[in-house]
Amino acid sequence: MGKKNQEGITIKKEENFTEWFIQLMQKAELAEYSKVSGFIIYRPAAYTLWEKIKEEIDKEFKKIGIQNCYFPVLIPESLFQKEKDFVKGFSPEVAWVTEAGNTKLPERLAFRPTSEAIMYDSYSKWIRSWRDLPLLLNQWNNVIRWDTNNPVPFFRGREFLWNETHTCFETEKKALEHGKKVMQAYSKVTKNLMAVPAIYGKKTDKEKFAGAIFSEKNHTYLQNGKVLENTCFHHDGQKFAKAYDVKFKNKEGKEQFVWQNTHAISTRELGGMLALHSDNKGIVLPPQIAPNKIVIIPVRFEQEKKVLKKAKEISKALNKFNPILDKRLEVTPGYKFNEWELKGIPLRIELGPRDLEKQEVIIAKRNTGEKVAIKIKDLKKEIPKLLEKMQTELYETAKKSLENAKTKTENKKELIKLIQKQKIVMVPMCKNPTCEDHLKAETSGGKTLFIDPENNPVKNKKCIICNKQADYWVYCGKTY
RNA sequence: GGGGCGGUAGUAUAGCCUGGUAGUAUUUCAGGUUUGGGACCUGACGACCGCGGUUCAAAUCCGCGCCGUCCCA
Repeated sequence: MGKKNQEGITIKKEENFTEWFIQLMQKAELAEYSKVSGFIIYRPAAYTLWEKIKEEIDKEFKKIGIQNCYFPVLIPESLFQKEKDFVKGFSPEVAWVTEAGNTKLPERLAFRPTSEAIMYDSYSKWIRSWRDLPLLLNQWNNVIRWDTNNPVPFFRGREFLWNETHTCFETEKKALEHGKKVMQAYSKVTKNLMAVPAIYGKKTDKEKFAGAIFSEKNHTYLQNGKVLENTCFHHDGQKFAKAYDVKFKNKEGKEQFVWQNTHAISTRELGGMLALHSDNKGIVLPPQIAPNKIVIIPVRFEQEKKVLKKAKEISKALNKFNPILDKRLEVTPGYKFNEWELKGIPLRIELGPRDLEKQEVIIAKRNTGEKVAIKIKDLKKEIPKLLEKMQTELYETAKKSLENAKTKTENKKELIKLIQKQKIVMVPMCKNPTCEDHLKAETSGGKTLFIDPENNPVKNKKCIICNKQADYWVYCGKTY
C-alpha cells in the first residue's frame, strides 16, 4: 500500500454524471482505457468485484442444474449465418478474422458477439432423445460487438464480459418455468449482493433480442436519468432449434425441435452498481460485495505504542470482515480517510489515544458519513448490524430514486418534457415499430424500455405517437 | 455515419495565436521533521499521441491517422 492516488474526484455526480463516472473509474483504479477504442482494461479493484458477482451467480446456477462449459471464441461464417433474424441483428457489429499470419483464410471467422451459433451446432449433435433434456449449459466469457457509437466505459463498449446461458427443453412450458428460475437467481444476487433494485419487464418486439420470440429484462435506473438494461431472459421458442437442427425423439418416438432460452448478466451491471451507489468522494460499495469491509486507522500510534497494539488486536478479532490495517507513517490520518473513501471501504474504524482511554473506537459509515462511538468489547456484535444497515440503506435509496423517476402521461408533448427531465414514463402505444422510430426521433433518443408489467387496461387509449388504438402501456426513457 | 473541441511526465496543467532553452502542482524515489479530515523541508527521476509536410529550426503551422469528449443521425 504505497502513497498513491493523490487526488479525489473533482466533478460532482449531480453536475456531470459521465465525467464524474470516468474520474471515478480512473482515480479509484477500477479501469483504464486501452489503445483500442471501445476496449477497457479492468484493474483488480473492478475485476475482484466481477469475480464475486460471478461466484455468487455461479452458486445459484448450480442449484438449478446449470453447468459451465467453454466454446471457442471464433465462429465460421457459414455457421453464423443460419438464423436470419439473428444474422440481421448482429451482422453490423461483428468483427471478422480474415487472415492468419500471411495467409488469407478460406472462410471468414466471426469473433463471437454471442455464442448461439457455435453452441447450437454442438447441441444438435448432443441431443438425440428426451432423455438428453433438459440441457442446461452456461459459459463465462467475453464477446465483441463493434458498436460505432461513442463508447462509455462499462456501459457501452466493444468488448464485455458476461455469462451466456443457453438451455434446451422438451416443452415450452418447461422452458418458461426454468427461465423464471434463472431470473430469480439473478435477482437474488443483484439485490442481496449488489444492492441494485430493478424493474422487470418485457421488451417490445422492436427492442427484443434478434432471433428471440420475446425478451424480458431487469431495468435499473441511474441518477442521470438513463436506464441500464440489466440481467436478461430471451425465450427463443424453436426458432434457433429449427435453424440449427436441434431435435430429439420424444416419449412417443416422434421427432421434435427443442424449446430454448438464453440468459445473461454482464460487466455493464458491474458498472451500473458502481455508478448507482458511488458519490462525490468516490466508490461506495455495498458491504456484501466489498472484499474488505473495514479499514482500521490508528491515530498517533508512533507516540502511543499502545494504540498500534490495540489496533492489531481489533484487526485480528474482526478477521472475518477482512479488515485493512493502515499502519503507514508517511501519510496523515486525513489522507487515509480520503483515500479509503475513494476506494469505497464500507466501514472505517478510527482508534487513537482518546478512544483508548474510553475503551472505544469511532466507526464511520461510508454511505452516510455518520460516525458513531462503539465500545471495543461490542465490536463483534455491532459491526454486522452496521454492515447490514448500510446494505439496506443503499438498496432503499436506489429504489427510491427509481420509484421517483416513474411517471405516466397520455400526452406527447408532456412525454417529451418528462423524458428531458430524466423520468421513465408510462405511455399508451401501439405495436407498430414505426411508432418507436418516431418516439426516438421526437424525444432525441428516447426508447421503449419495457411493457407495463402490471398490464393496466388500454381500452379506449390512443397510441401516443400515431393516435390509433393502443396495444399496451409501455415505459419509455433513455438508455445506455 | 456527420460536425465541434481536445491530446504536453503516473495524474492535472502552462507554453501554441505570434515557430527558436518545455514551466508549475501532485505522484514516485532518497533523507529528515510530522500524525484526530488530503502536514512540511531538502534533493533526485520523469513528458510534447503517431506518420508525413512546410521551415535553417515544429509542442507550436498544414495534412492524414489514432485516442478522448460533446452535439446531431
